[in-house]
Amino acid sequence: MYKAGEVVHSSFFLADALDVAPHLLKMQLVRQFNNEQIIKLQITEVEIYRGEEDLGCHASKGRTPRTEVMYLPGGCIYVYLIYGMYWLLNITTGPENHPQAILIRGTKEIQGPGRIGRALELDKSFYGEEINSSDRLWLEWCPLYNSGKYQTLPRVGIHYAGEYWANIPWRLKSF
DNA sequence: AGCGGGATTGCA
DNA sequence: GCAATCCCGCTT
Repeated sequence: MYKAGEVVHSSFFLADALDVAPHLLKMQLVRQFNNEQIIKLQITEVEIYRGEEDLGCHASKGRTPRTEVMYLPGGCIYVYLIYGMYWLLNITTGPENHPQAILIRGTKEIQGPGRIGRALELDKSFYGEEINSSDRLWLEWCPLYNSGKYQTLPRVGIHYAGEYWANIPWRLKSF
């Protein structure tokens, strides 16, 4: 399997979001800036957005310029601007034409998806970039960081999606 | 509990 | 074209 610090292979993200998400809780998000400075964030909280039937998922609107990347084979960076201010970071998963993404909601160092995007200095140019071949944002396996245990909770901020999809426990939080 | 802020979408 | 909405964070 993987060793600590090892970069995650692209085929890893072709699996279903429900299977991939728990493993993201054992990974570090690594950002290398233009000035060669590197920061590493330990992922602690993620949310699953899965399929057109998921009314909380942007892909519930179907294939649009914004959701296009979720229809490609998994392993791409999906960023979008929310409330005119925050770039939220998602990693796409699943095979082609199965639109899914996993939102990075929290890290040990920085909590909140908006703050994470700000710390990583994300912008539109990251849209569609492959997480396994990027030279400025990637994931590293970090299996020894936590116990692998996590709690499941409803996702945040999707009250509009109806009771079922708003309550489905697709937020994973490590402890 | 209210607002900033701008892209995205749907409807005309 | 326009108006409504939005996977948030910060301030009151």
